[in-house]
Amino acid sequence: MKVLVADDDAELRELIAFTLGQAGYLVIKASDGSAAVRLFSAESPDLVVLDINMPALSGFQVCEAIRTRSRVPVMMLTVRGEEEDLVRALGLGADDYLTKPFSPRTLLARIRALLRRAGMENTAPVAAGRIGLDLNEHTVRIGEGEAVRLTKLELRLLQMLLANAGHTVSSERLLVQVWGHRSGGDRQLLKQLVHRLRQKIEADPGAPALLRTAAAGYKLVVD
Amino acid sequence: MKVLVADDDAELRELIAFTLGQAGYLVIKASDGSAAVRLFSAESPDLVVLDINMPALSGFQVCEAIRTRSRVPVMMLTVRGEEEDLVRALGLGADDYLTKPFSPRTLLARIRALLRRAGMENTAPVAAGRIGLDLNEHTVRIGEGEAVRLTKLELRLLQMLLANAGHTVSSERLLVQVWGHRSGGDRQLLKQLVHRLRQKIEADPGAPALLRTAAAGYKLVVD
DNA sequence: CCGGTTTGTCACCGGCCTGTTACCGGGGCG
DNA sequence: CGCCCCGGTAACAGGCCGGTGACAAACCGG
Repeated sequence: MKVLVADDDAELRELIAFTLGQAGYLVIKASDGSAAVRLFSAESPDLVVLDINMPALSGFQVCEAIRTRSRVPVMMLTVRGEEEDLVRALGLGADDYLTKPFSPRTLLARIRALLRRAGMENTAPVAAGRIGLDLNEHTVRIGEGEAVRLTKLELRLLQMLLANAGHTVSSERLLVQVWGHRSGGDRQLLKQLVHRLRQKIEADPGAPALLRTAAAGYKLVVD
Repeated sequence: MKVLVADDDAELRELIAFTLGQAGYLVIKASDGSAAVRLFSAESPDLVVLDINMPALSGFQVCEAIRTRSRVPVMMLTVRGEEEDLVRALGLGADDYLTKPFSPRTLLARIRALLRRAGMENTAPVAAGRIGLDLNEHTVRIGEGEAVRLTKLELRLLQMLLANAGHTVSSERLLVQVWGHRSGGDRQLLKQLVHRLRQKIEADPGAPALLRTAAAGYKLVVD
């Protein structure tokens, strides 16, 4: 589940990004309006959070641009007491708004409500630390890097490790959860799959930093 | 959003279909009661418009049949002054009615109200990026190019992809939404349909730019 | 009922996934 | 020291899946 966050206030932007990342969303950040429009095209996020006051293009203009080609949920951020802004934003097709200041908890609740309303709530967000999984697209993104395509099995494996991020998962369990295998003996499969996955996600596959070998299994290291 | 329209009067049926198509609904037409029941099973529409006087099975009978297995909104069409019909229709579980003659505007307003009441009011977009769908003419226009004629299935496929523009739609979902198929196995159909659609909408069908193959499905690229 | 269009089915190809075998190297242990 | 177990790596083969063309069946409008 991808969310585009556009705000020129770095502090607020990072706070929002942190909150959403924590909740498992994949966050794309933009610090001005034109970047927001560009990233919207490039990333096709599932939801957009727009500050109204931004350089290059205002939140209004960005919203307008987005609405010419997509019905993706848009949440606007306004400052208290600017009633006209609200009216204008909703008139342009924004779906919800928040007046600053707001609590992260409120933001999260509103965003979940929007996604639910848009019928996108099916795909649970899966992410931890610098690793973001997109189950729909079968891709991972490590930090700010490019999204990498994964095969079905690689995705399953990573999903299992991610669900237990930071903790060792035994080979036994991985075999069962990825292949549905009953008995052991198929350790080779797991070896191969881990190897192939490392080739894709590790900066140096020879010295794994993320997908570490642990006693009787593997673990995903997140910071 | 699928609507099943059942009326033996071809003229009225087409008028309704045109009106709804214009408004962005996907219309399924039936010219008699038994066809209506069959199509209801096959298509699982989100709303049904039923004329009372029809050959094979009357609107009453169709409504009754539908109500044995679904709570989908049903709108009945009656002739003025047949009070008993109204009572009987509503007793059978119809949600609303219109007396002929009625204006297209009225029909649309009532249908929207019904869908809203049922909590289904997501209207599928008919355009995104450079792609514009005309549901009435069964055509697409790519950018500034010529409008291309599409068949019923091609149109539905494109509509589904367009409703999720920029996101991968799994083969499973496409099969269900385009054919109403229950289970897999019919991947071949989808392959063919995609192939045929690409021949029509892609500049170079050998190297698809719009209708891309993605992991476990397809996606429409709009930028 | 007829002719053209649309849709479903079959066969084949080529590329990528996946499972399999083989080999290497290190650490524990007798 | 030699053996063995274990994980990592490479190479390869079979199979699955998507793309494509051809053809048959079903459908549709007149």
